[in-house]
Order: sequence, then C-alpha cells, then structure tokens
Amino acid sequence: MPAAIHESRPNRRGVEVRERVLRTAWEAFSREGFRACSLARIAADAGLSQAGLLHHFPTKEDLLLAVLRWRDELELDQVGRTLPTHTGLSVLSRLLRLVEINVELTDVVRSFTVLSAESVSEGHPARDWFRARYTRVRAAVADALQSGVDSGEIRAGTDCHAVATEVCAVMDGLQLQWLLDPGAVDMVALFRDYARRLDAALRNPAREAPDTPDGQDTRDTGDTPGGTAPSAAP
Amino acid sequence: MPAAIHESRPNRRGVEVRERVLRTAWEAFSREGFRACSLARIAADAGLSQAGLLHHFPTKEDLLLAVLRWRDELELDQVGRTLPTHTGLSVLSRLLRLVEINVELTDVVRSFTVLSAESVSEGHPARDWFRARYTRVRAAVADALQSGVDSGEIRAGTDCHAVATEVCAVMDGLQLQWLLDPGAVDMVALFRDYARRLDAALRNPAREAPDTPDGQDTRDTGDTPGGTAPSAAP
DNA sequence: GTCTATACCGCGATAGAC
DNA sequence: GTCTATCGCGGTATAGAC
Repeated sequence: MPAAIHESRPNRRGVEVRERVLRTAWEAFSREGFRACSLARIAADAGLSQAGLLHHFPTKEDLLLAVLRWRDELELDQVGRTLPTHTGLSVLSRLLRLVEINVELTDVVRSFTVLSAESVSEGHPARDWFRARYTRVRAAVADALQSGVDSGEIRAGTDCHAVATEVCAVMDGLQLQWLLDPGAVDMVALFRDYARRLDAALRNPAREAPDTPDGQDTRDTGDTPGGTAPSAAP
Repeated sequence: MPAAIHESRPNRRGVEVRERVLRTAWEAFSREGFRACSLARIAADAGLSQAGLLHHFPTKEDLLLAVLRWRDELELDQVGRTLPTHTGLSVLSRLLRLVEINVELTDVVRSFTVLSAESVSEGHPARDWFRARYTRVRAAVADALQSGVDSGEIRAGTDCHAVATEVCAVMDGLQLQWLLDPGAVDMVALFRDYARRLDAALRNPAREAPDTPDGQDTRDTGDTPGGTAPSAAP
C-alpha cells in the first residue's frame, strides 16, 4: 500500500512560519522595493535560512505574489465590510478617515507607493495585481458615488467613475509628496480641503443637509489600515 | 617645468559621449528603476564598454546624480521660460497643456514615476533631489496662483501653496493609474475636468471673464516635455 | 579616453543530509 | 520542514595595456 499522498496540508506550525515570512517580506519590499530586496535578508529577519524560506515559496516571484494575495485577504476582511456601508458623498468622509489612519502608518503607505510605481515597468510580476486593484477600487468608489446620484444627493450627470479615479489620484499623489517631505506636506489637511471642495462641487444644489466631509463623521469606520487606496469587497 | 594640470577640460568629443551616456542612462533608469538597472547594459546601449562609462562617471550613484542634474538643466531651459509667463488661473491651462504633452511621452512619465517612488526609501541617492524638486515646483505654482490672488482674479484667502500641492498630487496620481492601465484612464480628460472644477472653485465670483482651462488657450506654451510635474526657473 | 581582463561580492536557486 | 553547502550568474568596481 503506497503512502498517502503528501498534500501540502499545512499544520499549525507551518501556517505560523508562513505568515511570519509574509509579514517580514511585506516590510522588506516596502522599504527597498521588490527587486532591490534580497531573499537572504528576508529569511534572516523572519528567523530562518534562505533555503528554508524557499521551501515555502519556491521563487522570489512566488513570494511577492503570495504577499500581495495575503494583503488582499487582510484588506478584504477589514475594508470590505466598512466601505460598502458608505454611499453617496459620505464615501469622502470614509476616505478622509483612511488618510488619517495612513498618516500613522508610514511603512504601509511606503509599501504601496514603492511597489505600485515599480510595477509599471513592462513585465513586472506585480503589474497585473496593481492594475486589477485599481480597477476594483475605482469601481467601488464609483459605485458609492453612483448611489448618491441615484438618491439625488449628487448632481445628475456626474461622471462617477471619473471622479473616483481623480480621488484615488489625489490620495496617491499626496502620499508621494508626504513620504518625500513629511514636514512640508500635511496630508490630512490637504485631503480634507480637497474633499470639501469636491463635496461642494458634486452636491446637488436642489437639496439640503450638507454633511460635509470634515472628519466629524461619527459612523463606525473601523481602524482599517490601507495603502494607496482602500480595497473593497467585490 | 611641470606638465600643465590636467583639468577635466572636456573637449567636443568628450561632451558628446557624456551626453549620449546621460540620455541612455535616463532611459534605462526610467524603464527599470535605478537599482534594478545595470551599468553594463547602459554602457552597451550607449556604445561603449562598462569600464569606459565608469571613466566618465566613477560610480553608479554619480551617474544617477549627473542624470538628474542634466534633467534639471533641460527643464530649466524649456519650462523655466514659459511657466512664469502664466500667472493666476492661467497656470492651470499651462499644466493641462503639460499633461497633453506628457501623454505622448510615456517613457518620460514612467521615469519620474518609477524614480520618484523609488527615492522615498531611506538613504536613496535621489531622495534629496526629488524633495528639492517638489519644493521648487510647488513654490512656482503657488507663486503663479498668488499673483492671481493679488490681482483679484482668485478669491482672497486662498491657500495657494496647499492648492499647488494638490495639483501636483493629481498629476502624479493620474500618471500612475494611466501607466498601469492606459486604456482605462484618460489622463488628459481627467485632468481637464479637475482643472475646470478647481478653476470654478478658486475664481473670485466678484469678477467676470471666465477663461476656463479647456485647452483652447492659444498662448505660446512651447512643446515642453516634463515629468511628474513641471519644473520652474527659480 | 577607451579597451580587455578580472577581482570580488551578493544574488536566486538547487542538492542532499538530517 | 529546515538546515549547510554550493553552484552559476550578474552586479559594481578596479588594474593595467594600448
């Protein structure tokens, strides 16, 4: 009788190590970028040898993709539940809250900034992932705005997808300048100003109740770390 | 009598080679980033050996800094003359024109996106350069806006520096999404929409002559390539 | 000023013992 | 599942001939 097929059935210990490696790799990629960072260093920081690491993730590229998938799951758990609860212009308040959280998470923001920019190179292993991510985030924000249009809160004829793209761009662009020169760029204040102006421009004038995104929103937004932009549940 | 000191007095030929190397290196850095790119490849593309390259630029880092200084001079020549001629809200038209130019210069845009993001790492050789660049660009745009405030075209009390930072952020953020997914992001249209809305928000209502930034501006703006954001003469 | 040759190192990945 | 040892490659930088 042949031995039972040795499925990669992870026991408790294996999952622990795997997760520790993923977290360490994520931090390393964030500091130095994917290409510049070495497996040996990640392995050492995670407390195992390089060969040991490669037992779990056969190649460096596999490790990167695993890290990105792992981040996906984290964000899906965290943001996926809270973002859809905000519809219409309140999504701007939610995003402002995200910026407020991000300003305390320099490493996470740097991760997304470094990795996403690196991934625009032709043939970069993370390119598809980032493209899909932006597609998803833009759609989520656009959906939230569209429901505002449907309810009459937002002006009819608003191009919600265009606005969503612009909002993501502001977040990303501010992050870059903030990372380069934190003392000169007040990311939270700048995004708040932008969001207020956008709110005023989009709001349907034939309505009242100006719940401007001034950070005084008291809904439960959750303490959701997020990179460049929030991920949303599909 | 001792031989004359052999100053690095570049003759015609030397300058030619140097410039060819700089241009090649700029393109290589733009595609792959600074760290990922190899001197051997740059040397080959520039038509000389690696050792020959290192004769002109002793280390890779020297080469990077030389490339950045070279870009500075180029932009100073090109943008430095045209941007200061636009004051007040017309600076938005000028920036829209820049986006229109950039959309045809994928490689240049990618250069700035990749390099600037890479430079946010601690101790990156280009970090100081990018920080200084953004400081300069923000100040230039803010100055243009401020003169609009002074002339009464723009609302009194406008925080010109904050707006300048935001405008740069929009340009950078749109570039990232556009590079990742050119088919899904119409960078020019998106920036035009943003600029129009910003124009409307900033314009002093106690005035007339709404010269909106719709790209119909007929002033001579010059064909000025520029990266992430325009550089301006001090 | 440019070359060939090479030193030297660190990288990703593999082999095989335990 | 983790280790040590090692391979093979490609990187930056240097030495020295021409």
